[in-house]
Amino acid sequence: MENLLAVYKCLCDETRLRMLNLLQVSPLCVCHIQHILNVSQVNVSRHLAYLKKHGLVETTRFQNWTIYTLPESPSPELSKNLACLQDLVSTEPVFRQDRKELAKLSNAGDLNQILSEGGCCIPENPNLKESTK
Amino acid sequence: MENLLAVYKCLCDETRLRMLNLLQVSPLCVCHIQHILNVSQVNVSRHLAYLKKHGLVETTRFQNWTIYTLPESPSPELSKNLACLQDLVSTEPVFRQDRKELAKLSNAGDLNQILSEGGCCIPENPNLKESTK
DNA sequence: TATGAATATACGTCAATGCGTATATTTATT
DNA sequence: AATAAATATACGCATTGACGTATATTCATA
Repeated sequence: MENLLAVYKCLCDETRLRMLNLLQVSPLCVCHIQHILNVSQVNVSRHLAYLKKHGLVETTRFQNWTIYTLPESPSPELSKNLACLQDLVSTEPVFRQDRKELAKLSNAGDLNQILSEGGCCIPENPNLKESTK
Repeated sequence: MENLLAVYKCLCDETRLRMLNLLQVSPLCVCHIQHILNVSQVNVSRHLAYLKKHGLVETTRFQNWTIYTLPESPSPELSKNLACLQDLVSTEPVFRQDRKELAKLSNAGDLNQILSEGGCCIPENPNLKESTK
């Protein structure tokens, strides 16, 4: 029950929902999410920490970046609710819009590949300008 | 989005989850729920009011009793999450136990029928003693 | 109309949460 | 070692929510 409640507590904030919606598409670093959601760095970081604290996301470090992913082995409570959330993507314009924004970034090259090359794909990020030139 | 968030906010409290679990089986009056959940009358009433305020339950009056039901036309956000919750019943001992308790009450006669006869089926309730004798 | 049963609301308190501002931490590069 | 980028944490404040106690409301019946 505690785990189920923790999942719902994570899901009852718009920023966190939008984050999970994006992470269902791809692993992402903080700056990706910050760019797409257009939310302050502190808030992105704090909400991701909240999700991590309750087991809804996992992290790996890669150079300067912290890569957030959905858990490899999610609990039944989580996986069913993620599936439910996935079902609702089409009914929420915000979710669809965020995924479109993410797709734009992806169009500049596969995210994981970009990351593995040491550059973040956020346009405003100096790393991109360098790595793509 | 607001509606979806409201649903999740309703779902992130154990008492409310247990209430919805019961209402998925049958419409119930406050005293049924109070008896099964073993929670104070104020809390039951307050949580039901919270659920109603956010559109997760509806009420009808019958004599002295307020009958709570799931909405006749739930939103997609709600119906999908209720289905998700239904999927999780088997994984949560509390939910199963509560349904067992509800079944015990039902064994004394169909709830709706009892209600239509003007008696509440809660054993401690004087109305039952009168109506079953 | 007075009483009791069933339910709802008001008030006060405490904990949890969201967010802005500032600062700390970690890693890579010069 | 110093600096900058990427991310995380600390602090203060306002809001929300959970709950206990007390009280109000609604309805049926004596």
